[in-house]
Amino acid sequence: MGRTMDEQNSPVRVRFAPSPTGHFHIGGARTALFNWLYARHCAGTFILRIEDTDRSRSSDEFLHALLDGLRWLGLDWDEGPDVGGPCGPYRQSERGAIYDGYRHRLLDAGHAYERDGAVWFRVSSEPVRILDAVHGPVLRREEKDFVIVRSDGSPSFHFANVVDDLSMGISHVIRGEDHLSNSSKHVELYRALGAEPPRFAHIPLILKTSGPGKMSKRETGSLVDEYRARHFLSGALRNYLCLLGWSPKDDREILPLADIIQCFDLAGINRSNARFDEKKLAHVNREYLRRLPREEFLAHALPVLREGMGPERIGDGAYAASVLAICQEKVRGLEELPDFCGHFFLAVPCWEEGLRAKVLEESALRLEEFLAAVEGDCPFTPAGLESLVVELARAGGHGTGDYVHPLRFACSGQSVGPGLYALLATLGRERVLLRLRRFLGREIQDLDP
RNA sequence: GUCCCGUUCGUCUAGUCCGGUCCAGGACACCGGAUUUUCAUUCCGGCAACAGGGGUUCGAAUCCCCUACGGGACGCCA
Repeated sequence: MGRTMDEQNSPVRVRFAPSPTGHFHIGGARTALFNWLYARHCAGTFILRIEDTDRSRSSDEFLHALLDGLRWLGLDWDEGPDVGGPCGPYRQSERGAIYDGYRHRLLDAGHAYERDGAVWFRVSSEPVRILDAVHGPVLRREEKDFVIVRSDGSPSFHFANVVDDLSMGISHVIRGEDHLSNSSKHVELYRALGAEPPRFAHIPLILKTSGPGKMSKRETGSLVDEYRARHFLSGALRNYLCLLGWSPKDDREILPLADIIQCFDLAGINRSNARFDEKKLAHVNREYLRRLPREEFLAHALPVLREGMGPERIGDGAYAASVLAICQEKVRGLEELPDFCGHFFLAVPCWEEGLRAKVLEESALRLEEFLAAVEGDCPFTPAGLESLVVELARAGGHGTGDYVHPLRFACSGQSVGPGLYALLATLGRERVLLRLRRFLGREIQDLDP
């Protein structure tokens, strides 16, 4: 794929540099993803650096959640706080000596001065040129000096960020567009340190689904963990996130990670902000679910069902496996599984009384017919049940739908679900007999559902 | 307020760099129809966009300018 000279000549080193001051959110995940994709595309290095200079707001709990979220999304890092690497330490809170050194360099060279106990950087007031792979060259003039070391001795974001990028040999800074305006500060810092700034790539922001502004960390739907808790497939979320601000430029949307890595590049990133659309995410997730090999689907679905219904109801899994098998192509998401097929695991479904009365009034005779046939020696297979229904309908001068709908409701308590014949066959003759009899008021029982 | 970035269907986008093949393509959502075997499946169809105005040109979604709107940055937060 079209690599630039730049990419061929110098090793690509990119980093994701989050602050562990809150939960891992979608915007951060997308930034991490784009960095990771670019590193993998170029066979470069993906570095994880923790920007925890604000000790009071940073916490280990957030840090672990962050690492966990990255792993869940399949974004592995080559250098970082836990795995180490040649440019460590990878937590800013442990890099104090490095910042001290750079601070002295700036002070000695007259690029910085002390005031009110803090160290300030002297800006040049000349417009600086920011080389951005997404936006092209951007000219911006920095007007005010800014703090690089606070009066308590800790480095400011701009300073620590630049020092680290420089000392870690970062070749490309891929980050949210909210940093574009900051980049002039960073370029000036690089120059004052006698270094060439890296290539920048400011990626568009993710806006809220509706209303003004970017997606904030606090609103619902903005945290990676929410989707994880709702049993979205991580591959689906990752794929969807790729589509926010980037596309493969053909009409593909659902595509294997390997293909995305192959065609991902910075020049293909969009310039305008994108709104997060949970409906589209749900669609991508469903496509992933449908394409899962049966065994993998079961591995994901069974725990969700157990969690929703209680493990004791689900049993050893053989019956559950047969139930889930007929749900895979129809269920919209794993989180809906308990509602979608939970009734399979109850003695009898819960019938909504109003609907039950209506169905009884309209279709009791046909249900009785069907029940009588099943009490006979009807073969209890999808095909056998289907021909039974078709025959009954033809004999009675009805449409098959006149049997299908009441049967579905009587046997499942729902008006939607897997195909009726597969549903009946999976329930099995005994359960179907019991459900039909109970529905028709034939047996008064005190079954414990 | 100052500066920076952006603007194609409701949403995500293709097309823009190298103007004609675009009365603008795909997807989600929505609406409708079909499968005379059924729903939240499948298939088919429909709705719907180049922000506005100038310019350059034989020709502009594509190039230039202005306006409007949206977003972001202006912290001893990151």
